[in-house]
Amino acid sequence: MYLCIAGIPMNEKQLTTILNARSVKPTAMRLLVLDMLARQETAISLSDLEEQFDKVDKVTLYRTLKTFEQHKIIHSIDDGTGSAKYALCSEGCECNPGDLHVHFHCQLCKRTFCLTEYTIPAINLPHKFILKEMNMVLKGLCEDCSN
Amino acid sequence: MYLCIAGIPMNEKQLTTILNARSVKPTAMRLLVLDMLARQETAISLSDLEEQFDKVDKVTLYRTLKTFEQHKIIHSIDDGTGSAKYALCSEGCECNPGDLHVHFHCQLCKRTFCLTEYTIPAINLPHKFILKEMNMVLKGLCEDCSN
DNA sequence: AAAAAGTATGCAATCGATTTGCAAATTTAG
DNA sequence: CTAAATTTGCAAATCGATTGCATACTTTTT
Repeated sequence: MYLCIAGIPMNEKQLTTILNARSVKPTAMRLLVLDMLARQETAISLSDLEEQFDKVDKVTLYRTLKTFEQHKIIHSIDDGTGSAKYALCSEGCECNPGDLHVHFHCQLCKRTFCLTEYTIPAINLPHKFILKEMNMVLKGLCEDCSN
Repeated sequence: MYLCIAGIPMNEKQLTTILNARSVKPTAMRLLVLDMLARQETAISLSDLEEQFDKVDKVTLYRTLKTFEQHKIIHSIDDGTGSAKYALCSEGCECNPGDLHVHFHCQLCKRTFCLTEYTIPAINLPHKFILKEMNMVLKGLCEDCSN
């Protein structure tokens, strides 16, 4: 319930629609990558993604993710582990500060969750500090690991 | 006012006291590094620190920072730039979630500020999620760069 | 339909931050 | 003072992110 749009496999038509809506040409490679992203329950890294394919070039995956990110198909999450994680944006997301949500990284199973329902609380910055972006990551144990 | 204890040069006695209080042996190298850290107005990276010395071994600095961090003399900040920043902890800091504050990274001058007065707002996590640590970084323009 | 132009992909290689191994130097303990 | 433990310095490995360039694929134009 509190996750990003994730773990929801889509058919080719749906995938193509998403790419078209964001003006990204639906190549075979991109459809494959988008399909894989849609199947994820949690945000994944480039290396995680690579492992889920039999044989793909990591740089191609890297560039595909970059393209997706630039076109707001996915957002990247810096969970502090040293490797960026990626997750699908919700429809119409513009990745503005208001669209941002909290992320949770489980220190045991190493998964990173998008807590979509949890928006980042506003902070009144000191005078003359101008806010453009923000990142809030909580760490600890997830529901599956807290027993 | 809202910064970490920073930009406050200390004498050797004070520096030694800090190290002793945290059970870190006050070697010459460590006193030099701690002294340099106390002079900083903002959090700095390993490379920043290296540049401020005429000639030091980066790995030694790295290990010194690690030791300081383990003993809670400094805290590390992941501001999302790819290089960790470090800043002195306040006296008695235990780096618990309650001690944590917000950090601000200026996208123009690249400095990272400890907003000590700004504690991270509490988030009620979903059931069974256990919070251990958190990180909140705001990005934008600092007071000197917002004109 | 063929040529030209633009875009995407694959592979090699680089880059920067971090981390480890090991020997030499320094400090502490007996 | 000597032995043991700790710290320091230098070389090298690791790892994620990124670039260069040649090849393959698409789209456009003639």
